[in-house]
Amino acid sequence: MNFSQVTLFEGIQEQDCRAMMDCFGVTLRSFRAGQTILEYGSGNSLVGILQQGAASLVRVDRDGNRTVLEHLGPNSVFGELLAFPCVGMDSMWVRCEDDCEVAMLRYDQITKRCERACAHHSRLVENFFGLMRHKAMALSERVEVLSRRSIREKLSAYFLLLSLKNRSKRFQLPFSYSFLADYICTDRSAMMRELRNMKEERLLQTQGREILLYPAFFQLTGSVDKRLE
Amino acid sequence: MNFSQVTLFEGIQEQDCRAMMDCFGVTLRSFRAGQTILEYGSGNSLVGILQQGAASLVRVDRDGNRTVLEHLGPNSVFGELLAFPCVGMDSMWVRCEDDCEVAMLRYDQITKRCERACAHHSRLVENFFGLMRHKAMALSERVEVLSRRSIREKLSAYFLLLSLKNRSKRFQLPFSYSFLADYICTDRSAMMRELRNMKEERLLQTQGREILLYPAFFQLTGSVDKRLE
DNA sequence: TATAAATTGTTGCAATCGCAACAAGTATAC
DNA sequence: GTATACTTGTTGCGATTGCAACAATTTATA
Repeated sequence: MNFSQVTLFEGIQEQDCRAMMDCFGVTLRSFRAGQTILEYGSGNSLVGILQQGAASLVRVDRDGNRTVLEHLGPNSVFGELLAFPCVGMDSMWVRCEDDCEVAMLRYDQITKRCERACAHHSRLVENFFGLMRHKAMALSERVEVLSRRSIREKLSAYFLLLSLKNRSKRFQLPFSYSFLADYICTDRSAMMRELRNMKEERLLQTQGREILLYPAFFQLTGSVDKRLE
Repeated sequence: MNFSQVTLFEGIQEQDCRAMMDCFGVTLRSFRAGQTILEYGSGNSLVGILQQGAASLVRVDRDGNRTVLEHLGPNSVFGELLAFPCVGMDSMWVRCEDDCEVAMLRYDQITKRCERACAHHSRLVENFFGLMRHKAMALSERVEVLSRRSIREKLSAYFLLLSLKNRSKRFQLPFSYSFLADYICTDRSAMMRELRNMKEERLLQTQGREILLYPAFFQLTGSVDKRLE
């Protein structure tokens, strides 16, 4: 949430960016919704930084179960070198949800000694460092949700998180309910059932993908709804 | 697994370390098994790097459920600024499992411009960068396990992972079975039951905390047991 | 606009899981 | 060396969850 929104070229003059992109071997690429940016498991050492759009790291196991391992937004970093190697018969890839703009570079380029001694070299490394902190927090958030023991607790943890990010009891789901089920790693029908129960218990209300949390929700989760509209 | 084992002062001469530690405000602290290194939720901006020993980031929710969010070994980085803020009535802290040696510094010290212009300043930032990559992979590994849908799948994913790290079908659990249950976020008795089932199906064998995976285990998970002793 | 694909919503039923409770064994602390 | 805490192992039972299957609706595509 209170990510100091660092971007890759933060604090670097427009005119220097071009030169630095050459130096680091950064390429900008565009992808359309549905396209695959990277396929993991091939030993690819490319690292991507999402500049625009949304994407997700998806795993499909040998039984065909789809799992959304990470949901990526602007300034998210991804790449095989930053993920646990996929094992067994699973396949993993980063797929665009919307049209995306991605900056890509080879991992080993990041900390290499710069022959041309760009003035802003170390600044870029520091920026990248900030992006890595962003990623650690995003993954930690992921663990926060997945470590909950029941569907209700997972939903609650995720909804609370979205409401904090939005500073509001009312917020929009960033994706479909089917997708949400794969994100919290449960069966969709079981999730829908639990969601219905929560509505019947007056914990929340939904209207399409807009969700409104009632005071009872905050009581139950032991969190505060002060400061939130 | 194939972490290029970067340490904080990697590539920096012994004699320079002292000066740099002053410059960055790094302090070395020792903790005994069972002691708490950091309590999260207080807005503490300290970052720790485990030099020796093992520790874990533990959450206890308002119902008293204990969850092991992260298991930390040498060169693991931790700190409130690298984790999702704990919400609601949960409490979180980093606790030593063994006697530990920890290097601690303030987060904002890491990328600050160095007035004294230490020769190795940028090298240290790069090293820290490597530690952050290590952390991203560790968290990703955590998601890999927790995203599995059943106890059996979680156990399998974790065991496979340990066997890969050990390059062997035979390996030692790094903690107790009670702890393991909190690590894979399930009920201990249910986990023990599933473990028994797996033994009866000749997927594996245990002797205390030593586990041996049978060929049938690798067949079932669709992974290879070549290369492994 | 017609057609296909994806999403939402629902249900019965069986499998899995969590909980409570207990007993035996092992390590640790005083 | 005895008490205490922790760990391992087990069970019955009820609650939760996953699965299969289906229908209705919305969204995307030709």
